[in-house]
Amino acid sequence: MALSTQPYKGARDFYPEDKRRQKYIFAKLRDVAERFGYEEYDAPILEPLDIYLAKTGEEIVNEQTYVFEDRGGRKVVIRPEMTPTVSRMVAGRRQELAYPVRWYSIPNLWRYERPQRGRLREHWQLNVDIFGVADSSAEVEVITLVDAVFKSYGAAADMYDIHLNNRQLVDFILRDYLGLDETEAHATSKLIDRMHKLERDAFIAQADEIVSADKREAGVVEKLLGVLDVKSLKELPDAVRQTEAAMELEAMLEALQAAGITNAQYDPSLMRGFDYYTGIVFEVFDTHPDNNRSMLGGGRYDGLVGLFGVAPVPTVGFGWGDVTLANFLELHNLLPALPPETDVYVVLVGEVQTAAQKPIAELRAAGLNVAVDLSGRKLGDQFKIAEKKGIERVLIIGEAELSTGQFTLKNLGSSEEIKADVAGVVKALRAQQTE
RNA sequence: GCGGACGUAGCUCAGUUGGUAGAGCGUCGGGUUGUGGUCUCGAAUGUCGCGGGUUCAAGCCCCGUCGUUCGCCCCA
Repeated sequence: MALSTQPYKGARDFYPEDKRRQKYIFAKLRDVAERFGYEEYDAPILEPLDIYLAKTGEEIVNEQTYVFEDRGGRKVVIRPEMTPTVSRMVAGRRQELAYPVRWYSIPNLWRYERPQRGRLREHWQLNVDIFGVADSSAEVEVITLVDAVFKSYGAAADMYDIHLNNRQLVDFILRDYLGLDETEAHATSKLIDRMHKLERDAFIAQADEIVSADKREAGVVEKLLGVLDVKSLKELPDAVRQTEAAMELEAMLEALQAAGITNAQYDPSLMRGFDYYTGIVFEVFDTHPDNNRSMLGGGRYDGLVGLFGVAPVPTVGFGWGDVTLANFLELHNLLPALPPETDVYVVLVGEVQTAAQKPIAELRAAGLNVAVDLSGRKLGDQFKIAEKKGIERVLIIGEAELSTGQFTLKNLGSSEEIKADVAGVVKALRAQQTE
């Protein structure tokens, strides 16, 4: 059987045009993160299995993680997320760091699961974390950063919705307001997480099954629905609304409003899967009907650094996958045409390869990206190659040009031609570069 | 891990009640000698995902397998 040319299941090949798009997307992420004072870090793609077992949610290690044994018998994981890694790194320098620590990375991550739209086995993820800030100014900053990223792509506020919730508020509602025990609360939180996927009746039926008979008869499920159905914090019952957790959310929404972010809202059904979140959680949804899913999510996790045996550090962070981000940009027509990095394609006329090296070297020394046709084919064919490669500028070098020092530079888009010496060509190309 | 749909030229797809394949785009070549894209003339292209079965005969029917895709589970 012939060898397949397809990449590994759930992973992508990046041909130059794909890589160009990724570079464009990542460049914006880096620019904005750095504009907020975040510094880039990186770490190995392999981690010891232990650091994933230490935190809650072990099933992903068993079922959805690439795990193998190295030749020394060590259990190794191909990292499925960056949070344990960055927590490990912060813990390693716990004492010497200057807080607040603002770090970001765009790691390559792997998870073993059935690929589907927006979720592949291999992906990249912008990870932004701020360590050492205990109050919600950290959350506000991080969400403002997310919003700035969207704006840097040219996205409008109605293209995405920012949803907020507070784990402590959820806990209060389940335990204190509704009076559920540990088991009921846990099961109910998992159910709430799936709320929007279920029919109303199915949701109620499952909630009925979770809570004990006496609580059900006392109307606990109706009470739960009453809380989940609110459109804003103001509609919550006073007992819930006056908790510290609810007021923290309210203050955050005001702070975001003040920062010019109008598409943030309280979402009582927002849970997020992991148990390590300790406070505010947030997700951002694409409002386009074809990509109506969570694009990124994060929140406060104050306990993870402490798992490495040092004093805990309050932390807020989020992860933003490149696959849903690319889907978002595509659906909203936010991706510009991206030509190759090459500024000019040099076509040679006659036996001038050797003599042409001098002006070519001068162009490169001036910082321009110059590709040279080496085919020796007819001029028209060389032009076709430039056209096909998507390089818009062609420079003709032949005997005449070399003897006069005047070169012909053609713009394939406008069909305009100019004649100039090397300095003039550099000038013209630079002008077009910055268009 | 579970369920549905799909898998025909590089790409998008068409292939009638089973009779060993087609279009558009793209690709390649020509329309004379230092100018691409438009136009025009011409050409090539496929073990119809792979393996097996039914049949005189399978792209078409059946089974398996791999892959793609939508959903479930789960969500980093």
